[in-house]
Order: sequence, then structure tokens, then C-alpha cells
Amino acid sequence: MLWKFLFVVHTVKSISFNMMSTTKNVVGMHWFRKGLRLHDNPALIACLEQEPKKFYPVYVLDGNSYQLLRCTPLRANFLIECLQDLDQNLRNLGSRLYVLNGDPVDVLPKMWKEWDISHLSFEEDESGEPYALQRDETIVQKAQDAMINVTGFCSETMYPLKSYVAGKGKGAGKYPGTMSAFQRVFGNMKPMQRLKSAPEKDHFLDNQDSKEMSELFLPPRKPTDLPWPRGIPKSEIEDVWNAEDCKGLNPIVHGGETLALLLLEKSLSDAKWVANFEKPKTSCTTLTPSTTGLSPYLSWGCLSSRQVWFAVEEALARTSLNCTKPPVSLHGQLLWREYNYLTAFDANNHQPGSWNKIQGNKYCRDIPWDTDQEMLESWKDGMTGYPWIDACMRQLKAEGWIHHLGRHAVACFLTRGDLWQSWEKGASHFESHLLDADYALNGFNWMWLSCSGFFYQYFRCYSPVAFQKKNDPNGNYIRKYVPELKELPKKYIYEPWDAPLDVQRKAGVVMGKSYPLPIVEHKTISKENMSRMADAYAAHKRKESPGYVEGNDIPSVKPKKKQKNTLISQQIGIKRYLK
DNA sequence: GGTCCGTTGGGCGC
DNA sequence: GCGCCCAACGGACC
Repeated sequence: MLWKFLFVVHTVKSISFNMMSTTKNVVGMHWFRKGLRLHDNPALIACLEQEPKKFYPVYVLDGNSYQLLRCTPLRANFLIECLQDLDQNLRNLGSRLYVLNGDPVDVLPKMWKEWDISHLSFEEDESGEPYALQRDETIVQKAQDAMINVTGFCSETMYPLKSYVAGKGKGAGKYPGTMSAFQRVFGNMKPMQRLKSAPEKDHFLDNQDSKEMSELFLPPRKPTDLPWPRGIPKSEIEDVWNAEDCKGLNPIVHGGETLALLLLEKSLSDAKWVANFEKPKTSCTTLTPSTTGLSPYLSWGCLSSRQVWFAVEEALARTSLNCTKPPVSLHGQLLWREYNYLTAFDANNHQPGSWNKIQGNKYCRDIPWDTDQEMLESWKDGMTGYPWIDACMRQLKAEGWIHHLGRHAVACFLTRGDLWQSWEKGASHFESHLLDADYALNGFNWMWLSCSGFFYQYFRCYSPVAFQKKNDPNGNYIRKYVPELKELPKKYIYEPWDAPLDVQRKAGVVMGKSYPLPIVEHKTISKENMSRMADAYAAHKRKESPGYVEGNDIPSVKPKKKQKNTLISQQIGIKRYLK
């Protein structure tokens, strides 16, 4: 309750207690959670400005946090690299990072006592993710009981989310409900605050990283050093990590603020590219990202969104070209992020914890999805029999990243397009595998793609074949990620089931044996699903209409067509190939 | 209640 | 590469 009250303050600095009557003998602790950076970190600076005689930068490995729950070795590795980089950068300033292990609610108070902490600072978690909210509420309460001065700052987003209230018009006093409304509100905001510089050596009065402490609480070296309460036996993780051919041994995307800042500079170095950037026109079949590739750094907070905003602004100032505009421009991408955080925050204010669920989510329509574990597993494993979909899903597994449009294709395929499985299942899989997994963005995009919220034109459906054929006719992307198909002629690379048996044999692959037959027939099932979607929308309309009584719903006006047997494998009498 | 618009559809004809 | 139709969504705005 206390926490909610604190959100009322409409400034960047949203929590500040002054329990201490004196600031003598200040001992500071900055608690890193997300926000794994030194630049643009106002909470860190605020704590250092108290001139602490000792200062403890701390990260807590918390297996129940959104970041570590269901975390794959690849994500775990990224986190470790972020922590090691943070530690190194702090050591360069005469300090270091202390990495604690356990539930912050227990571990932090213990260390406050041991280290005699008087001041605690942290970056606030703004999207209202329930675990983080509960954790922080408890920590603030405990700190208050221990007479510790607590400072929290909103630096996860460009402005504190509470400040995005429309000032005039129909939506006055409310949060904007569409992206265009959000853009209008954003356009009327006060100029964005300039960035806080990273701390310097002078900030650390006492280089208290004494020798006897230096070996304590070191950042972990490999994923198996992390807490692992994920229902997966630790031995399995070790097997994966130790396997010779595991991509996890050699991740292509590395973590850390230092690298993030370098990549930011590099990706924005071509002002012409920045000025012409249009997200929908970037390609999802290039073998290296056609976008900035900065999303993992933003989601872990190695980069601040304001840092990126100003860097884009500077890049644009270097050219006289006409530049693209939000929502498709690079600034537009940051606005999407901001808007997604705002809707997540609003949904959770309305019903705590509802954002990544269907139930109770004010932005989500309840569509009666099927539950078919076999279909879900085929999708997760990249074994649907649609090469383009499988290539995307396998890139996700191997690299923890897929281009935005690839994500659209696989999300549409899993939900309204083909398999009719709940977006919650897909979102959960993305959360554990994406290096840039982000509570707010993930929920928003899954609702969008499944036509459960924000986007409703369900008759616009991605084809798992046609969508990419025009961009990558030779199927190079498929050949890379679905190697069993790599020898197939161009003609059959998107639709290998059409290849005559002798062509298949010559390419060293046989459909139904070494590569699955299509799990569903897209042409038929996508049409059927559109009519199921129309039914679901009609039911939604009835529910929303005045006088609706729960459980008294009348059946659909349009009788649902009897579902045809659309499994090609069943039609032609061959058992579906799995694993 | 009518009209326009919405970051990223597919398929066709030109 | 563009414009048009396909069938036809909800939300904002007038």
C-alpha cells in the first residue's frame, strides 16, 4: 500500500525517505536489479552524492525474479557477462560489485546489518511485474524499519510512466489507449532530462575494496553457478553447457554495458541509415540482424533508453536528409517500448499481475484457444514442417534472438494463424529463450499478434510460406537454421513437401522421416481460424453489451463450420514425424 | 453513425 | 514496385 502511495509523486525521483537525522557516517548500498549500468543511473549517483564513507554496489542472484525464472543457459550467460562487466567497470573506479545469492528479502537485510548500511538506492521496476512489486514493497518496508534512507528513481523508461496522462481532449486524465494517442501525449511532454553522467573515481571516497573482501561474492563464471530453481535438473544444464556443439559455449551476443555502448555507437555511426530507418522495411532473413540489435541491452538495462534517444538525436543532427518518423523510425522504436511499459503498468494497476495473462487483463480478449501439447512442442522445437517457421524457432533456441518480423510470423502461426494455441504459452517460451525478453514488450506483442488486444485485423494473416519467399527466394536463412533442408533446390525450400521423392533423396532428406510433414495445412486452417476469430469477437461483443449475464451467453449467430481434418499427414495417411 | 486510420498480409494485374 | 481488392477488425474523431 505504501508502494502505491509512493507512485503518486510525479517526478523522476519517486521515492525518498529521510529517516536519518544525520548524514554522518553514511554507508551506501546501490542495489542493481535491471539497470545493469553506470551511465544514466540517477539512483546510483544520488546514493554516491551522499558521500558515503563506504559504498556497496550489490546484485542479488534471485532465482525467482522475472530475469532468472525459466532462464536458459544462453540468457544466464548474458546475465553473467553483464555482471562481470559491471564489476570490472566498478573496479576501474576503485570499487567492485558484490554478488549475493538468495531471496533479496532475506539477503539484503542481513547485509544491511553486517555492513551497517544507512542509505539504499535502486532503479524502480516500473511495469508492475507482480513479483518485483511485492519484493520491492517488502524491501522498502524492511529498510524503513531498519531506519535506512531509501531512494528510488524511475530511469527504466524515458519519463516516469505516471506522467503520461493525457492533458486534454476526450482522454483527459487517462493514459493514452493507442499508439497514436501515446505519441501525442509524448509530444507534449516537457523536454527530456539530460543524462546523468557515469560516476567517476572521485565519487568513491574510500576505495574500500580491501584485499580481505575482494574474494567475497564474486560474479559467477558460468550458468551453472547461478541459482537454478527452475524445475530443470542441474545436471541437464551442465550437460547442455558442456556439450561440444552447444551454441551456449560460444554465444554470438555478449552482455555488458561496455559492449552495449560500443554497439550503440557503431549501429548509429551511419547517419543516413539512421535517417532512413523504417522498422517494417528491415529484413528478417538476413544472416546478421538488419536492425540495431540493441534490444538485449535495453531489456537488461545495460543501455538506458534515454541514452539511445539522445544518441539517435545526435546521429540525425549529422545529416540534412529528411528522416523517417515515429512509429517506424528509430525514435519510434523507443516510443513503442515506452508505450508498452505504460500499458503493462496500467493493466497491472487495474488488476495486479494481469499483464502477461488472459484472465483479468483489461487489454486482452478472451479467445477460446485449444490446448494441444504436441503442437506446442513441435512449434517450440522448430519441427512444424514449415521451413521458415522452423528456421525462426531454431534461431531463437540457438541464439536467443529473432528479427521482429520473424517473431510476428511464429507468433501468428502458433495462435490465430494456424495452431490456435494460447499466446500465454508462446509468451512463456519467448520469456525463457529471448536474450531481450521484456515483461512489458513480450505481453504487448503476443496480444497484438494473436489479435487479443491492440490489433484486431485478424483477416490479415502471415503465410508461413509466402511472407519470406519474396525477400529471401533462395531460402538462405532456412538453409542456415534448418540444415537438413540445405541441399534442397530453391523451388522447394519453402514447401519441401512438394518435392518429388527423388529430389528429396538427392538432397539427403525425406519428408516425414528426416524432416516433418506440415503440422497443419495453412491455407485451409487459417481460413477456419478466421471464422473462429469472428465468433470469438462476436462473443466478446455480447459480453460487453449492457444487460449481459454471465453464463447466459447465446450461441454464435454464425454456426461454426465443422472442423475438417486438415492435417496433411492424416490426409495422406502418414504418421506425423516428431523429433 | 459515418468516416478515417491503424509500424510490418496476400494475391493479382499492370 | 505500385495500386487495388480481398472481407470487413476496433478506436478515435467528427
